[in-house]
Amino acid sequence: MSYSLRQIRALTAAVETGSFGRAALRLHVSQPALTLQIRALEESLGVTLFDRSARGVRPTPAGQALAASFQRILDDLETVVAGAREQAQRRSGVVHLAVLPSVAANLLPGALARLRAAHPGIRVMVRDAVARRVAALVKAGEAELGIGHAAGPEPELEETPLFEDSLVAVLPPGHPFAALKEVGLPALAAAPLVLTDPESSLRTLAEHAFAAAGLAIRPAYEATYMSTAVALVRAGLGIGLLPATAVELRVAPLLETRPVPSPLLRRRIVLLRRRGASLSPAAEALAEVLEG
Amino acid sequence: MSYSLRQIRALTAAVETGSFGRAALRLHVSQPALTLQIRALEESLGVTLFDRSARGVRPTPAGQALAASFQRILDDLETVVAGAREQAQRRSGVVHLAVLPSVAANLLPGALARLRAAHPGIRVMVRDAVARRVAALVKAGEAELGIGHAAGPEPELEETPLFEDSLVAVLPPGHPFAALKEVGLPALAAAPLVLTDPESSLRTLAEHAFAAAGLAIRPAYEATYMSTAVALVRAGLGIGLLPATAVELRVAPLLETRPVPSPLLRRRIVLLRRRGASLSPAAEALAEVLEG
DNA sequence: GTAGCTCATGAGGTTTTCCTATGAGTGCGC
DNA sequence: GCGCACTCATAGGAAAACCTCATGAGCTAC
Repeated sequence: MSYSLRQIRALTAAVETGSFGRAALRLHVSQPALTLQIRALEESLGVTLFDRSARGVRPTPAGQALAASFQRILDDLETVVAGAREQAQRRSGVVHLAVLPSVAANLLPGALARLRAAHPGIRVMVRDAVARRVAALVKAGEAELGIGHAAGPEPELEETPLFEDSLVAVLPPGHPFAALKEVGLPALAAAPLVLTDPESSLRTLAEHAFAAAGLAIRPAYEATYMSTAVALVRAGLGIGLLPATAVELRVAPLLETRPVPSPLLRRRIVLLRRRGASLSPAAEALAEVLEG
Repeated sequence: MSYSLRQIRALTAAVETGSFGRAALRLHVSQPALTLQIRALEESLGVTLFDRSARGVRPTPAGQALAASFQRILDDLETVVAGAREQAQRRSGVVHLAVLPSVAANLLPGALARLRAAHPGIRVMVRDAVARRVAALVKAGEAELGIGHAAGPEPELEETPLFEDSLVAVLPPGHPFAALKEVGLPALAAAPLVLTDPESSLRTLAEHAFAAAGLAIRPAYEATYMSTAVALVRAGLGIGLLPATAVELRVAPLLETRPVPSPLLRRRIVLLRRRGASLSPAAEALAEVLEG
């Protein structure tokens, strides 16, 4: 025979109120029900918890001590449960998010601001990583959500499209191409280009697009950091081939961008989550903000 | 709707075993029962605790975290309950005992040794005090048990007789009264007496006995400590009127004792407890040893 | 002495809980 | 490619736990 939370609550209430009747009132049960709970607990523990007399009950030392111990445990329990319910209501919680550096710098801040506005209690732990690593982090469960590239069908990952990022031609001030509505690949191939470094996925994307068009790429400059690349273009050293969403472009005056008509220069940025793994309420909230 | 210990145990077992079926096995319930417990807990908390698939379940981060918190609480609870049960079985526990100094020095050590032999885990906090204070301590609940004098009918205290302590005549070596079987009050009144100090209850007892016999008491010496009194008698300075149970008499060679035929020189030593207050199991054990 | 308080008791009914049997989805081995 | 084995989910009926209402019994106080 075992004890239950009801019995434990009955004990603490009875010790606190000093009366079975008042304890029953507090717990919204009838007095006989409470009497039975206490008796069951006494039998289960093999301990007399109260001395009964016709003019009331008085806790035994054991009852007093147990009530104090139980009260502490009940408080602990209440705290844990309240925390869980709070998280369920999106009033608190933590999401671990793995995200591409470019997105972290551009799209993410606004999204986090919207999340904070809607759910001020939710904290987001952001980890920026290259596309491959974003996927790995989500697969390993180290990140609940990831923002990365569409990488084709992965059995373990589920992708939700967020937006498309395309490489655009970035023209130095006064460049003749500014007269065009768009800049074709052949024209770009013939011009000196400012590209990102050969290790980056942006560069790989560019290489593939040119190769598919039967063109060779002619990098005049390679920069690791976006801000360097932008500065080089601005100095007139070449045409940049850079992601349209890069914040560095938006804040750089005098630079004009033109689309490049190639489907291969587009990247679908997607939200990644583990397939079959439900999200925590906090992650759910973040996903909604990102997808909405 | 609220949560229960069963549900909490179901969660921790399921997270630990990684399977509803194995958890059910461990908790000795059927698998559907466990499934329902988990679901009820999820509904109560508003949190998804497991991701279900046809090939098994996997705890969500929330489930994992809650299971860990709950496990700690369950361990706490288990410890408290185990402690209570241990005390109920007299395998541990504490008794606060108030006791007359004379009894503490004489009867008590043997009793505590017997208690230790029977119940090694029980600790006894001994507090020696004069009779009036013994009664007060028990009344106030500061001592669960008391060893004191029979003090007539007290509404709050219950008395169980332990033994009788009578004042006996303690004769110096070679005293002529050694030829007698007993020493009457008149003979004592005529002799120089070694008594305890006027504040002590022993002295009061002696005064009353003499007064009732129409005799005046003639203290030659008054000693506060029993050992002093014994030493005075041994030095031949008078006849002692001391409690028969005093250990100092038993270990003093050459001293002989003779009963004094007066019912007023007897004291009933009783075990005191609060009326209507049940004893802790540890106190129960001590009472048994004392009364047995 | 009676009214008012306490907790205990007993009967009856309701709610909860559980178990057995079965279903349904997935992975594995033949 | 097809069952077989394993997982958890579902459903219906039975058992157990629980609660409430009504009442009893012991004590206190007026």
